[in-house]
Amino acid sequence: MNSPAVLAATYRAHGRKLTPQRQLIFSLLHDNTTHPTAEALYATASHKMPGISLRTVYQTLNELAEMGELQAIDLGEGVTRFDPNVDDHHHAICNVCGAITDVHVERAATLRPKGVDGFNVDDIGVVFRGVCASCETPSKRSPSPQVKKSKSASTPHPKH
Amino acid sequence: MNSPAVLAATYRAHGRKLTPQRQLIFSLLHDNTTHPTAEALYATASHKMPGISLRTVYQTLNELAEMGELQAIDLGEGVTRFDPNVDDHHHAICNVCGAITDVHVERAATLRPKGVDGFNVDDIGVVFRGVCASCETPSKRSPSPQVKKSKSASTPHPKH
DNA sequence: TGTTTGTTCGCACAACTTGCAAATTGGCAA
DNA sequence: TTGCCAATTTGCAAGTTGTGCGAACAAACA
Repeated sequence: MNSPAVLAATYRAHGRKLTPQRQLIFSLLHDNTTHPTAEALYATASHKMPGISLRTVYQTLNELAEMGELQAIDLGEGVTRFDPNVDDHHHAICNVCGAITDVHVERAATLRPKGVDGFNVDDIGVVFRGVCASCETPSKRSPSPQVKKSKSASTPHPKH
Repeated sequence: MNSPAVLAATYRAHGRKLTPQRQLIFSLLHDNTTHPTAEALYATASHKMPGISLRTVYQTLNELAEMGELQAIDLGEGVTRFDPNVDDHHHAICNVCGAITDVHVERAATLRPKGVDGFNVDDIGVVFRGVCASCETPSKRSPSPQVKKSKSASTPHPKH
């Protein structure tokens, strides 16, 4: 995602106004690699700007996603997460602590679907599920529980 | 997924009862390659068995998924889809008609995430988004609209 | 046929997100 | 600096998907 300053210019270029709420959200997303949910950003934002509305957070995030400055990702947890990293990358998700990490995958772009004729591929997404290094070593395990009880997230290992 | 007859035996083996509702759902899933949602199955089931409850459809689908006879998949539309195909496979999704197709991906199992040390991979999922053959040829385009207005499904091209 | 235990069903409810309308404010022209 | 107007922000209601719960019901088996 671009820096807050660049986003400000981009917003103006799009005829959008630069409000303090938006600027705050820009700063919270900058260099953020936690793949936050709207609620998580709202919690942090509220701390710095009491009174800001969850509605505004959702709205701004959706705007950024529309403008291609942010990527909305859905990993099947029942919540949408936002990733400021819009470069070509994929994700690794820890089934224990729930941490989501941006990863690079060699030759991912060369993968092709077999079993469908004439399918024109626009985008390829790869998701790795497993156990991260921290959780592999119990003593270092992240204290924060995870994989909340939301809808479809009840199954740590969705696939067979 | 196993045949209705095998599922019946499996159910008994698990101490579960074989009800007409379950048998109907087994038959609706057998050889079903449409990746239906619970609502879609409920609609079809209601047609053949008026009065069946959506609650029962959800319950049976979850049971089957728990037993590994079915795979619950979430493609970021805001709804859970069910895939009777539990073999190792991936998915191709048409951004135009929304059709989801099971596909095979060579060497998918050999992919590894780079940028995260010590991550122990349990499962790898690959999703192709693009335009299917039918939609590539306008005249043959599927008449059914698609990509319903649910939550995050509003963006046909989620990634940049 | 009776009993037991698992099922079904409907409704309330939870989680996440969006629609709406009123009040507010940023950006720009004068 | 002032004023105006359209864009924004807010709070709340409502929509969507899926689950918890308890009462009524029925499959399985002696």
